[in-house]
Amino acid sequence: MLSAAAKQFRANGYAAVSLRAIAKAAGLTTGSMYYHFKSKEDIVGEVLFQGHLIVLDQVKATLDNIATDDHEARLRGAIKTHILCLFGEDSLPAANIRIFSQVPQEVRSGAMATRRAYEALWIGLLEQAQRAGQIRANLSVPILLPLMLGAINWTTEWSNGDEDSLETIVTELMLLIQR
Amino acid sequence: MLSAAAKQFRANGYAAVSLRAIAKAAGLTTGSMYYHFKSKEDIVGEVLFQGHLIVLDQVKATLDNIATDDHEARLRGAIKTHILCLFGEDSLPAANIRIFSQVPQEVRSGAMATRRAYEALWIGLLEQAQRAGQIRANLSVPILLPLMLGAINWTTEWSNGDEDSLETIVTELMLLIQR
DNA sequence: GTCTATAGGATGATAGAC
DNA sequence: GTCTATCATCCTATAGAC
Repeated sequence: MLSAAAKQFRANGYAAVSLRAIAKAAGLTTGSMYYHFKSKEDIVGEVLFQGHLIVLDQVKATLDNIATDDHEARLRGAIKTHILCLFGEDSLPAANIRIFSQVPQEVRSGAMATRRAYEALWIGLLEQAQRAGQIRANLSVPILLPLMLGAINWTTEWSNGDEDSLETIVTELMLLIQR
Repeated sequence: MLSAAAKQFRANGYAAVSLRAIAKAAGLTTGSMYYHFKSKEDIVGEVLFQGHLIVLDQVKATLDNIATDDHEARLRGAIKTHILCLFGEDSLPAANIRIFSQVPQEVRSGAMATRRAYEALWIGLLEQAQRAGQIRANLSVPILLPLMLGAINWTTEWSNGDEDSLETIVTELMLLIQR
């Protein structure tokens, strides 16, 4: 149900997707939706929240399996995981990325907390890698992060998302930031 | 009129903006719009087309004023010009970037030609800079370009666009790709 | 060129039966 | 929990007066 919504938000944007379309894709009618959610904003709010949560959890899980001092592998793993989430099957994360700025402001504010948590994770990751000499010293992490995440998030606009292409992209990103 | 449309498309996405809203912002009524355009798709098609044209012209104009062998200045100038277009006053380019993938497919196809022309300009620019040793040799221009443009285009999602911030962003991007 | 008026349909949301 | 039926409102687009 959320994933039916996410799939369409991702493909068409927030306003273009009607409750009828979501309901139909989920095998329900409009009326039934209002038993689970109290409005369209409520649905999209949940999509945003879950979307963030999924990437955050996945990246954390990836990092848990990599030695804390292998900064190259940690960076590469985090980037790869983020991008895999974007192109994943019924991607709440991708919908999140795509429609975040189209959504009514109250909804956006509600999704800010998890977003900050995710960014904090990345800041720590990049700073540690830089201290260890993995990332070039002349780069500024607070600017680098949004630029890098932007480059990654934008791939949904031009990449077809097949495994080889994604691997190439990750490699190029690593070359860009590495010492 | 186009700029009134662009401003709203940029802020709210394609589907969320009604003809009434565009007309009101342009000081007209819905009926009058149909004297100038034959449909909403027609309007957005024109916004996309003009948006591309503006960035293309601006970047070309910038490059015309920089020596052909000063690759660092040419790169920096092109990046700065692109990003200035994005944050410009009534930004058709920014609307273009923002709604390109939300627009009906026929409209998108129609806007593809100018888009390719713009990308070709950048490919040439980056390849020349790389041949001259300005861009690190281990980077692959065909992958680097969409990543870089993605990073830049995404700035509209997080930067406020004031002059100092933009300058910082351009500098960081240059550090990323330079030798 | 711009207006008013309106057609014809889609949209978010609610009420109430089962 | 899911349905049908419906409301009020909005939408794109058109017709015709000025």
